[in-house]
Amino acid sequence: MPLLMLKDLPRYECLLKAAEKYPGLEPMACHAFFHLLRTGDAVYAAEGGFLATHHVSQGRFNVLMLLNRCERQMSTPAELAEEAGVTRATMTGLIDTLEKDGLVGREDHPENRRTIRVRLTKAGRAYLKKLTPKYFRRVSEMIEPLNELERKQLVRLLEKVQRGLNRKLGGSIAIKA
Amino acid sequence: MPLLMLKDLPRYECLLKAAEKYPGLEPMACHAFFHLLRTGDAVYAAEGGFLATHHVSQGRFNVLMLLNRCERQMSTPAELAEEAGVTRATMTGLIDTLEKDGLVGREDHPENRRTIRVRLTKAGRAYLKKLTPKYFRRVSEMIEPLNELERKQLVRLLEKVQRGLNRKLGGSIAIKA
DNA sequence: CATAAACAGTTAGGCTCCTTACTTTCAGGC
DNA sequence: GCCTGAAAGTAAGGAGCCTAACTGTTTATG
Repeated sequence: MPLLMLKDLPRYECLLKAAEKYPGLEPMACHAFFHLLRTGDAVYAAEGGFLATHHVSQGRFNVLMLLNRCERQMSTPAELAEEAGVTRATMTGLIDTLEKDGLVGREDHPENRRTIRVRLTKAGRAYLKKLTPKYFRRVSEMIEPLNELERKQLVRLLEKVQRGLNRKLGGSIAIKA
Repeated sequence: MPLLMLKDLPRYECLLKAAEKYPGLEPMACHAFFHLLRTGDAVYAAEGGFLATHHVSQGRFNVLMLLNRCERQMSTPAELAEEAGVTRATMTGLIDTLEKDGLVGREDHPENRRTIRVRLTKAGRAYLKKLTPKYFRRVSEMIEPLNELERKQLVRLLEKVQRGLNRKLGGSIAIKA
């Protein structure tokens, strides 16, 4: 679960001091940025650690969840890549491993010979059936320190940041200096 | 900037529905969890994208910042690894690249022949001097959608989650199923 | 002191993701 | 119909992190 992060975040007083030197530096904004990065990473690492004890990576778990939803249990690699937010090439690798582990299978597509269909195997369904409840329980636990109101607040604040980022990215094509 | 993520988060109504099936699933907790993961990733990716336009990775940039702080401009790999939160092996690689780019230099340690000292070169200092103001401005921009109060709220909520995770990890040695 | 333990940096190899480029198959315009 | 372009899956190779094992140096201990 990489994301190289500082072990100890810069203290707020240091940011105040740094702000004198760098005109564009908003101390509280940077403070919030570092916290967001670190906590996001911590939560991500905790999820990854949990899944690792069940011998699956985040990427592969997401594929399984996508296949499991709504009783479709069948999908093309391109669809899965799009939905999971990875490239098709990456999806090939994820499916390779899942297939090797016997959790999904590849089959020919009856109408389009360019593509294939990926389907959960019986073992894949059983695996998910066992893991999913634990997974949701574990995820819920991570947010347990916040009460219902705080959870809503957090979502609201994160959505605001997210919208800002999307606007910025949308506006300037790429991330330009 | 990986972290495989769902392109579209599960909608809250779906979580409500899923909660009927999985007793441990707290809908709003999962909702918040997914938002935290996604926004953390978005912010991380934005930072990485910005740094990439300046031909440096997050990891290497962190090393430079650590070396630059407080006029010490000198450190051992082990210290840097500890402070940056990566393994010594990873730090070796980061320093290798930075050295190849001429931004840092390795020198013998006068008192301990096991270790070495890493120091910013003139070019490294110049590079940082040019990049740092932009970096802080960019980071500040990302949090711009939030006003001062909201930033403080966000930090408070994230700290609460973080403390919960630390407690859990501290209590149970590893992340057990 | 001599020897075992601890410690620093590095090397080798693995994992997950990426980009780029290739091959096959399909679809639309002439 | 043919041929160009688009789309799908894959292969090859890279980046960034990891763990485990190796090498040399220092420290502690019996």
